[in-house]
Amino acid sequence: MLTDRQCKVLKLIVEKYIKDPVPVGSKTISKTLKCSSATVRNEMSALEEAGLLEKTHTSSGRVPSEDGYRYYVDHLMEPKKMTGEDMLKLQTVFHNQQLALSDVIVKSLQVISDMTNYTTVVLGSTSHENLLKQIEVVPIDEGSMIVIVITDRGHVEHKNIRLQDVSLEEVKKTVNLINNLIVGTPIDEVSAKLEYEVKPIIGKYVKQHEQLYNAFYHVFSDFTNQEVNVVGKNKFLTQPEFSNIEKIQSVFSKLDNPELLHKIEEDDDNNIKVYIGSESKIDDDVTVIKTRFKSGNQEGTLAIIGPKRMEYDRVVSMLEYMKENIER
Amino acid sequence: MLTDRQCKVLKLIVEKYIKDPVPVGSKTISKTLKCSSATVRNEMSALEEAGLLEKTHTSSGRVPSEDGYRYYVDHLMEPKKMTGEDMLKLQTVFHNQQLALSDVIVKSLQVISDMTNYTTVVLGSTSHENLLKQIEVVPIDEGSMIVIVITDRGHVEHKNIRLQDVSLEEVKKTVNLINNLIVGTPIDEVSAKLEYEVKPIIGKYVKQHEQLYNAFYHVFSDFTNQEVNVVGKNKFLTQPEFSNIEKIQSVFSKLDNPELLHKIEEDDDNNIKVYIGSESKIDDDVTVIKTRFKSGNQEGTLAIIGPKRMEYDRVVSMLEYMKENIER
DNA sequence: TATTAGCACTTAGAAAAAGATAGTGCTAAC
DNA sequence: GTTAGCACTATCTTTTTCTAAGTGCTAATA
Repeated sequence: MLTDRQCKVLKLIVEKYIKDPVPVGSKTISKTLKCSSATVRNEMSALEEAGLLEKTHTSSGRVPSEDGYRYYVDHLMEPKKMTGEDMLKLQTVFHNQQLALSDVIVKSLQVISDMTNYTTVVLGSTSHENLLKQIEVVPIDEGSMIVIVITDRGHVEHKNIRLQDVSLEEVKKTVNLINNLIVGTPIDEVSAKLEYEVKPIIGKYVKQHEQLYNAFYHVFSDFTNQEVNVVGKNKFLTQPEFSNIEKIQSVFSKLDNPELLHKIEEDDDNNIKVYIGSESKIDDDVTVIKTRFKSGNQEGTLAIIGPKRMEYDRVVSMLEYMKENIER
Repeated sequence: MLTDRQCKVLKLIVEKYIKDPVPVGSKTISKTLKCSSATVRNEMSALEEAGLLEKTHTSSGRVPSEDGYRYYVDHLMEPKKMTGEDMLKLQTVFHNQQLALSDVIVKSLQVISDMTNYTTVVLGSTSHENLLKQIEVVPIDEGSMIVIVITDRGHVEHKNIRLQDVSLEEVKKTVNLINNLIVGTPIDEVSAKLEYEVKPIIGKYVKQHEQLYNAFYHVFSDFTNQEVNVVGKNKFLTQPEFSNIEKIQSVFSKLDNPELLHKIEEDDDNNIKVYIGSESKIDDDVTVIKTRFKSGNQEGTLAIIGPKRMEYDRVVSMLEYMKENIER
């Protein structure tokens, strides 16, 4: 258990380091705290002993360790009220009556990314949670048409398909069949259902059923598993701890990987959660702060991704604010 | 006018430098050419005089200047036959009968980006060239619906809109009106036509016409001006001349700007064109190689973007190959 | 007259040396 | 328990030294 003063020292070091990423020395802290640098040094080495601080070399100042950030977030951080300016910028987005929820979310995350210089992410619902609502087919020219798939949650995807010597009528038959038989099925189960329920029927009634079946099968099996929207990826380029190319390469490849981002959602917690460094699964220098949201039939996850040295208090209150606003 | 030997020297220097980005010295060249390093030095200083070579410092080897690359591309470069391996990889994409043309293009550009380590771009036709073919509306829940816009070239876009207290019937009336009155209009003129041709009519026959008009107006005015698809942006991170963060930041911000990329298309040339360094409008260290393609009602531009020190011969033949394959 | 050998000279870059700075840990006094 | 004082340490910056790769010029050569 930490003493009162140790908490203060840790808090000061974390906050100082977040402002300016250079190791913090005892002298700096002693100025704020009413005691000498020697005392602070003693406390610091106790905190290091406890694994909450680290040195970059024997005679350097201290830097928060992963556990140090953890302790800060769990016990020391005070929620920071949003500034009027920040609030105002978000309000104008939220109060735009024209915009649908999904657009509001993306727009406001853009605003947040610009305000904070961190990357933001929205994860929509998975193809398991989306039920097929309707499909539409629009012929474009000889032998090519567009299939549009709409889910009950308003997710829309379309795919251009090529069919040879298949009459529009045959296509319409198939579309009707699908719209009658498998509407309401979770998207990720549609392919299977197509095979077992639709294939036998179109096999009987529809010419060129082989081609048609294959085309629709691909439409559904290519359907995105999870809507992912990453906003402000380039913000990482402005963060000093990501100033080398290999690091950026590694982080970008992770951010481009929807499956990996999807893992952020894995825990089913509805509150705001903070994943620091290695906990983030993205990079040891990265922190992910996320929350789930639910509004009507829309649900998903919001996340803000930045350096481990993130303005935790500010980001947490922004996410809280976002969540509240979305949920009503 | 360059002598025969000067051409050889320039060609060797450019090709050497493309392989390995270090200034080329006279000794290296003299090994290939049947003459002494002193002779090569004389030729080199003539080429420098002509503005085709540059030195990084007084006693360094030579590096091609922008004009040097230009001369190489225009006069010295020999078309390089694609390797069997490269060709095979692209063939498998092109011979996939299932895929629609637009998918084939994106897939093959992905392949090219991976083979070459350069970034690739497809620019589709502009909203001016796309004619409205059809709109569809799908209600999602109370007060929110999805509008799907389809153009004659098979471009599809959708937008979630919010309407308060508007019955589905009124919406359908409007949709029918639009589908009857302004189908066939270039997308970028639809907004105007909505105002002059549809607004007066729905004003009379449709309740809540104000809201409906606004919603549809936004759907069309938000329609993307130009389909842009950038593949393999991260490849820039692997190029040695882009190893510093500011450079990457600048290039990425350009690649994220559809209007700027659109400028690649500005000249109306159907052949393969090479824009070197400052000509590229993106960055002085960047080269853009592009060509237009046309196939049925689909047309657009393909581009490969990489460092100025690009494998010109290889890229040009790949683009030629792509263009040919797309056009039949 | 074009080519080449030879040599003095230049510069970047690597390696080594010297200082300067900001911090620590420990001891002994308060 | 706190603090002043001091020896010690590592990094960073600057300076110096050395080396390697290249040039340009001159004079000899074919």
